[in-house]
Amino acid sequence: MPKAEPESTTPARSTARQGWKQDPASVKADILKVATGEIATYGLSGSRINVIAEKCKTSKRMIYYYFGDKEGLYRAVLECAYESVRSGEQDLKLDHLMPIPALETLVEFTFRHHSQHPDFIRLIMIENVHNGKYLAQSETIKEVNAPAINRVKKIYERGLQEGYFREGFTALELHWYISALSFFNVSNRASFSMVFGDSLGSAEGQERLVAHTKEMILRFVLKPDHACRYIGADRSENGEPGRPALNPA
Amino acid sequence: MPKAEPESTTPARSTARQGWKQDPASVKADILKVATGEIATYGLSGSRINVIAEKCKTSKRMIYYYFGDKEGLYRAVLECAYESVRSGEQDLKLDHLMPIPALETLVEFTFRHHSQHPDFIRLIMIENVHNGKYLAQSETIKEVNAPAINRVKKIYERGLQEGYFREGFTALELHWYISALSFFNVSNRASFSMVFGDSLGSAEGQERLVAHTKEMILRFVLKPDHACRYIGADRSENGEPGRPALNPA
DNA sequence: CAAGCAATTAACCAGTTGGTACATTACAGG
DNA sequence: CCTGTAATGTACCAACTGGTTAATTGCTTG
Repeated sequence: MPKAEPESTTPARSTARQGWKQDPASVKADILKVATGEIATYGLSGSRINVIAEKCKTSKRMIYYYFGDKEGLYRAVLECAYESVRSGEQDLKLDHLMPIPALETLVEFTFRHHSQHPDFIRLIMIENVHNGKYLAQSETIKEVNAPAINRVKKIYERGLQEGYFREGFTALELHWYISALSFFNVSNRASFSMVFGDSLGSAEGQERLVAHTKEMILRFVLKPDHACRYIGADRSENGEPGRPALNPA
Repeated sequence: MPKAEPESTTPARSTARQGWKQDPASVKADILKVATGEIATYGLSGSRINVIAEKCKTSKRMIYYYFGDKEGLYRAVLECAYESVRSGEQDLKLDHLMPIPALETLVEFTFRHHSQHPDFIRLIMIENVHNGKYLAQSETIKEVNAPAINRVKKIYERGLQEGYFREGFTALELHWYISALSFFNVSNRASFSMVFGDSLGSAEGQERLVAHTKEMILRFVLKPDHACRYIGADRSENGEPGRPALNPA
C-alpha cells in the first residue's frame, strides 16, 4: 500500500515544480493516457500493468504510487474518459436553433461524436460487462452526465411549447433513443460487420445511418402534421427515403 | 495439444453409450453451459478455467480434452450461444400477418427476446470488445444469422408491394435499427441506470421502451399517410404518445 | 480374457501477474 | 549543508494461470 495519493489533483499542469527530468504530473497523465488505450483495447482483466508501465517508459512502481492498484487505475481511467468526453460536448449552441433543427443537430452530433471516440465507447462497453461496478463507485460521473440530459430536456420542452413535438416523453427517454442508435453503431460494428458484412461501416453506409437516425428520431418526436411537412423537405441529399410532401401522388 | 476432438458433434444426447457414471456428451455439454455463464460474466480473460472445471465438478483436463484450449472453449461457447438463440426465434409465423403487424410483432419479439437473454447479449458485447476476432473464425455463425435478415426482408418487401412502407431501405438497415434499440436496452442498462437512475429498467419503464421502439420503427418505415392513420389506432394502452388521428384538433 | 480406446484423474510445470520492500535520487527549506 | 520528502528504479515474491504429462479406469470388441 503506498503512503498517500500525491497532491496533484489537476494532471498535466506543466508549470509545476520541475522536480525531475519531467514533472510528475505529466508522468501521471501519461500513465492515464496509456492505461486508457490499453484497458479500452484489452479490458480490465485483459490489460497488463507491466505492459502499461513499459509503454510509459516508467516503472510499474509508479502506477501503484499514483493509483494504488489496478482497480484504482481503472477508476481513474473511467472518470478521466467521461470528463474529457463531456468537455468536448460543450460548444453546440443549441439554444440559438429552433427546436427541430436543434434536435437534428444534437442527434447528428451525438452520432458522429460517438463514432469519433471509439475508445470511450469501448470503456463503457467494458464497464457494462462489469455491471457498472466501478461506475457506481464514482460520484463525479453522475454530475458529469447531467448536462447531457439537460440538453435534450431544453430542446424537448421548447419543441413542446412551440407546438412541434408530441407530449408524453421524458428527456431521459429521448436521450436513451439517441444514445442507443449512436452507441450501437460503434459498439457492435465488429460483430455486425463480421456477420452481415460491413456495408454499413463504409463512409456511405455511415452517412445513410446518420441521416436515418436523425430522421427516425424526428419522425418519432414530431407531431404528425409537422412530421409530414418537415421530413423530406431537407432530405434532398439522400436517395429515396423522405419524400417532399404528405401525399406523393 | 490433445490428440483429437472426440466424435460427438451433437452435445447433450443422453442416449449415448453410458460409458461412465454419466455419458461424456453431458460432461461436454455441462462444461459448455458453465463456461457460457462464466465467460459471459467475467469475459474471456476474466474467466478462469480452473473455476469452470470446479463448477463442473470435473477436472481441468477435461476442458482441454474436449475444447483444446481456452480460446477453443470460448469459440464453442459463442457458436453454441448463437445457435441456441437462433433456435428460439423460429416460431413467429410472421407470414400469416399483414406487413404492419408483422413488423410490430418482430420488433416487440426482438426487444423482449434480447432482454430475456442477457448472457447472450453479454457474450456479443465481449466479442465486440475483442473486435469480433473469434466470430471471424466461425463459419457457422454467418449461416445462423441469415434467417434474421430474411425475416426482415420478407416483411419489408411485402410492405412495399402492398403500399404500406416507404422505399429506399435495405433489410440490413432495418434489422440494424431494430437490433440497436433492442440490444442497447440490455447492453447498457448498467451504465445507464448507474448514471441516470434505473427508471427505464423498471417493469413500467421497459413497457414504455418496447412500445416506443415499436412505434419508432413503424413511424420510420411507414409511408406518411399510413403512418398518420395507423399509429395511434392501437396505441390505447399507453399514455400520451400516439394520437388517434392525423389532426387532433 | 486381452487388447485397444474413450474418458478421466491427479500431480505437476513454467511463465505470468498483481503487488511490495527497499534503496535511491533530486529538490526544497531551514 | 543537512534533512525531510516527493519521486523513482530495482529486485523480488507468492499466487495464480493456462496448459501438459503420465497414469488409470471402465467399456467394447475380437
